[in-house]
Amino acid sequence: MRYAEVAVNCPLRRPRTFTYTIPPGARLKPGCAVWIPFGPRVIQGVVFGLTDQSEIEETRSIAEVIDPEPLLAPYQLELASWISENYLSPLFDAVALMLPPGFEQRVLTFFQPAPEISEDVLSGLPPEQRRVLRLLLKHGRMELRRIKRKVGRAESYLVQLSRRGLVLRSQELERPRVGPRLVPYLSPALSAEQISPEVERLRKRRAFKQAELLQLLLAEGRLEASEARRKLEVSASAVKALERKGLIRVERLRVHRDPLAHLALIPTAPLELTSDQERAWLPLKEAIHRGEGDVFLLHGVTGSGKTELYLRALAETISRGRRAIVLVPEIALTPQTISRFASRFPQRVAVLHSRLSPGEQFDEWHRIRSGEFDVVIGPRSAIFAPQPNLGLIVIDEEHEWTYKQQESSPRYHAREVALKLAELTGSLVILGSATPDVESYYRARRGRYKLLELPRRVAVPQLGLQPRLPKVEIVDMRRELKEGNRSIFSRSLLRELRETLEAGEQAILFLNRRGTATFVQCRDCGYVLRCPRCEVTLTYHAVEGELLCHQCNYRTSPPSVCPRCWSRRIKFLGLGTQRLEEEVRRTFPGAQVLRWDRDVTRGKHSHEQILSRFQNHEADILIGTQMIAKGLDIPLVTLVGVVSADVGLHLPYFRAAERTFQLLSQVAGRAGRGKWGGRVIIQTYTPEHYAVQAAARQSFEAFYKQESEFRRRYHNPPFTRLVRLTFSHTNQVRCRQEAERMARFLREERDSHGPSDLDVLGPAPAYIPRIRGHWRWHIILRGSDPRAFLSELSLPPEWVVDVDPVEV
DNA sequence: AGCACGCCGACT
DNA sequence: GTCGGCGTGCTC
Repeated sequence: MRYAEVAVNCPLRRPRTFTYTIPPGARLKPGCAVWIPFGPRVIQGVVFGLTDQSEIEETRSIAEVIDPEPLLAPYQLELASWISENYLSPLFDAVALMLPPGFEQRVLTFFQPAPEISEDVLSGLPPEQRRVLRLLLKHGRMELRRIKRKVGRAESYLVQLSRRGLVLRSQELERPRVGPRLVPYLSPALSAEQISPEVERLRKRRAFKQAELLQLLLAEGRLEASEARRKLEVSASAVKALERKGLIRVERLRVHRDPLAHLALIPTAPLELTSDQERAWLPLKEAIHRGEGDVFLLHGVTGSGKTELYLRALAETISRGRRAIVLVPEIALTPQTISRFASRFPQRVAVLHSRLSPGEQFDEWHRIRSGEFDVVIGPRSAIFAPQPNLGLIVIDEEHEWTYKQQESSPRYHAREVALKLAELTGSLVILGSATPDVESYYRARRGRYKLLELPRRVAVPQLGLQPRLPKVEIVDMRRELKEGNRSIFSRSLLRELRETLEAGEQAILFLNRRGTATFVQCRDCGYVLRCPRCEVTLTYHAVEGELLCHQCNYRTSPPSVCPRCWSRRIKFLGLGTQRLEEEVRRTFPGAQVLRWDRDVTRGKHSHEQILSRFQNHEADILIGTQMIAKGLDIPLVTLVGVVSADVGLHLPYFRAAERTFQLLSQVAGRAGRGKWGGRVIIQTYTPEHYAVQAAARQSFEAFYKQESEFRRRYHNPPFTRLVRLTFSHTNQVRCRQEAERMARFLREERDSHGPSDLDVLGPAPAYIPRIRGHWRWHIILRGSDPRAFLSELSLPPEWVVDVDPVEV
């Protein structure tokens, strides 16, 4: 083979490779990492394929093969291509997801002032160039990015300065951020018979420390240098002396940084299955034995024992010689969860976690690749763990939106990637949830997934009780208001809170704070203003004094009377956790209150700290946002109050009802996990809303029926697919103009040769129209395959493309 | 990311 | 006319 097709580490518009000549004698396979010349510099690339023919007349040669052993397996290359095409991202971005942590290295550019620059030369320069040069004279050699941080547009000035010969440029490779950790170990260099007399000889020469150390090593064989020195309190010079005399050997051995080291694991045995679990287990077991890539949707209410089925499936997969990946939401990656898996398969579980140190990530990656672990557990990105001989992928809480990467390219969904990965490796997939994604459930209904149901909670034998689902009460806040209660607590919630505190039990108050943005609601009939075209909630913008649709940019002025009941009590709503905390403290001065939201959980372990404080009953009431809805298991909690179900319900967004249903179901599931049973109170101005009703009855079926009907009627997923295009700019007017120009362009393209079923919605300001000084506008493409339409076009690089967005 | 190319306004 | 600003496009 003469040519290599290489994906290059450069932000390119289209997913594509470049053709390079293979240097004579180089050993190269697909999946190898290489250094390649690209334009004026040398960058990293990954070989995708080898060919004998080049479509390009003049090809350049690969500069260096980083490792003749492939870094990526063929199935990983295929997965990267798929991600790049499906999410319209550069090919290398997709490849980068699978590379070992810290592998990427960039070339850094440095500038330094030329020697002997006089004041005359400086004063003859344009002011900007003079500023840059003075900066360099002050600091000496500087990295380009650092210069750019101090002086905007520094690049062009530097080019001019370098043309005048006033600055010199040089390039250097970025230092690798991580590598294997090597630790010195000591061992005797000679046999025991040879060493024993040496110990005596050292004593005679009054080298007592050396003698002691030598004797210890003779007894222990090999010891970590730092441990030996700590034990005997010997200095480094004693070690050096022994090494010099040829009596001991110092080796630098590779050690693994183990993130599970601090967990005390007690091996556990499989639990006995309930009849429901048994029914779900049979088809799973059969599928694992068949070894084909089936996909199962495991729909089970909270506490129905889904995890036990995951553990069984893992054991069965391992017994057939294959390995597994388990995805859990980032927030659920607690010692509690990890122990659950790690203690069933002691020493066979690896954890990947963004909070691991780069070194730990590096070690885990390499150990995983060499097949040391049967199970890899981690958040979204763990789907890219280089697990050899993969046979099973479990995605717990599959409806969680954190499985979608939003911030950076590629904006992939781990569930969709998992399905593709399973297809490529012939793996089984289990998607588990108490409240499946509407899209997943739709697929299960259509037969694409096999549906397994666990409709009942599992008994907890230690408590000797059959657990019940909590009793849920919906409180109509309109009636509270009519009957003169203007507080944010209904009379029911107040009474229940008081009783809970008196009984020495704990309560959780839940408020989805994202609703500080204001929707408009009638306090008498609960009516919320919505866009007549999109059915999306209208948002009030104080600056313009207008109501606005964040999907299609429909605008209208706020009405003074309710369009449904003619009431004048139209209110702009918004209430945060901070305000709630104040209210609780005022109403219950004797109670200990803890707040748990993003503002108070900045630190590394603050999640666990707050949680353990609450678990230890250091507080009576926990106030929190959606964070508290997940994975919290506190037996003493007997009351859960949802302060306002409306906040999430009326986000300007077609998934608002789904999210609210999921959150309310999860929150309700928090109550009554102990033997005292539980109560849930949901306060709302729209008690008749199907999401609230279905959540109160813990009926996913009821919710799905209504929701899928709405989705069909308003042409939303899963009946269509969406692509979101976002543009941001510091100048509000230019941002809007560019968005309008793009929308015009897209409509023209659609009309001339695009599919007729494609809707171009917007442009409209994004829900949060301004972030860090940048205004944001977006356009939504909706149709059967908007991605295909867009892949034919070339957009300016400032436009951010999000295929199948989960949030708008 | 960098660099070339090409198109417009302030100068010799 | 030319120098130099930056918007656009390409890099095997």
